[in-house]
Amino acid sequence: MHTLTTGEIAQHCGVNLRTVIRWIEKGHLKAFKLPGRGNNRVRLVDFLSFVDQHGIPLPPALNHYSGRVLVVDDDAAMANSIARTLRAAGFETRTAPDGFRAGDALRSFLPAAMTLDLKMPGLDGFQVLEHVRGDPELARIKVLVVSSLPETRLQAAVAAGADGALAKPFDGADLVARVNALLPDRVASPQQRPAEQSLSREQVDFSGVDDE
Amino acid sequence: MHTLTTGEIAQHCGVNLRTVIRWIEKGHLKAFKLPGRGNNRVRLVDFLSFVDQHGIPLPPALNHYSGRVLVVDDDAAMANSIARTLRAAGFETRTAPDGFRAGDALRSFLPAAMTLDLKMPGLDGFQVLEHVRGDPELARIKVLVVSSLPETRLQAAVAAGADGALAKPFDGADLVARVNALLPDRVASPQQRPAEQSLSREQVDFSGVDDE
DNA sequence: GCATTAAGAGACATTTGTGACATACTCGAC
DNA sequence: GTCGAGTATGTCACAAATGTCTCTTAATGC
Repeated sequence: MHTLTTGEIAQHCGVNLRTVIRWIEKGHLKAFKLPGRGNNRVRLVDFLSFVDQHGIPLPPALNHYSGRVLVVDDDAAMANSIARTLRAAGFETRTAPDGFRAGDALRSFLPAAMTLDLKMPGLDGFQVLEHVRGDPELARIKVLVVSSLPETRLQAAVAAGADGALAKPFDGADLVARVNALLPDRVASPQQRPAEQSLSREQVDFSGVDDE
Repeated sequence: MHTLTTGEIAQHCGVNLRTVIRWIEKGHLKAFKLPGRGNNRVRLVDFLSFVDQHGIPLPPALNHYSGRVLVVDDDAAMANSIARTLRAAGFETRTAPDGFRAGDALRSFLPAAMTLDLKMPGLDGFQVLEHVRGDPELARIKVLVVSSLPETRLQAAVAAGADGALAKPFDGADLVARVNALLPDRVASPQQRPAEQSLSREQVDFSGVDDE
């Protein structure tokens, strides 16, 4: 789903549906109209930039479009390496060196995906998987297990709910490819989009949004 | 995502709406603006932080947030014991057996206080303290360290930001007294307080559950 | 097709932001 | 203690934004 209805936006922003329609009428929120009665549809890009522009907190239900990736690894060097690779590919990242900060970041950073080291001191990756999959608000987060454990454990992780598994050591391009595969609907917001590769891919039309 | 309007906050705090707007303008209260004329909306977390920071008693409508306690302990028996004792004293509890679920619960359960075992596998209580104290959205949460570590470590925890420390093993009444002391503004609603008067009828035998 | 749901529109009520001004409080200086 | 400056808060009026209600109709599901 790349578009939102007015009702969904109303719910996300905690306002009345009537208000959303008025925002669209006044040009605050870019939308297009369907044939028929002219029902409004808002593109995700437009809504995300709208949300960003007005400082409205990102609705948790839309986190999976955000392009945010949480890197969970107790090895700081490894975590930084993964994060750097993903950032270079246009993802917004945060690293969590332990379970506590991983759990915290899942709620505060609202990532669309996370890379998960299965073997961390005091943190069983399988318990994390179970917990994430069991919580409706977290279940949509894509989990890519990144571990040096044997292949059987990786497969077990996938069976336990992981969306993919990558054996360490891995190639940076592989990592990016896997994460990209997990986030096909990703919509990068303007400031998190790296200039080098996205500008050419997507022509942004600012002609109608200069009313400030 | 639960948000509050300026009017609701004005009512809760017993001040004029104009004043709430000025608080927001001056940065005392964090808020975001709707696109129309810039009507303000305040996230629940931010309001809870604000209320705590200024010692404003929590409005009755949000009262249950003031009696929520997160119990962080890897020992399930101990966690359940603490939770049972606190529930009997009228608190609403949730237990987190590891750091991951503790971090998650801090954001999703929105507790007013937490009991923290300093010594958990893979989780350093001092790092938790540092993280909680360093995050404006979590700083309001009172932390009661509950540990069997020597007194010097408990004192170190208090120095590191804990609001109190309780040595294991402890008496149930002590625990309740300490948590109550951390949450002085809590106003227990009748049904959430099986307090002294109805104590005899409820299942009262939490006298021996402090050391399972 | 038909029933149900969701969305747009109009009319109206309510809430909210703003400016101007009055009042109350805090805190030094005297 | 009194005074006064400075600040915070309350009050009022008005315009604008938002919410509520109802009706209608398209969209959706069976």
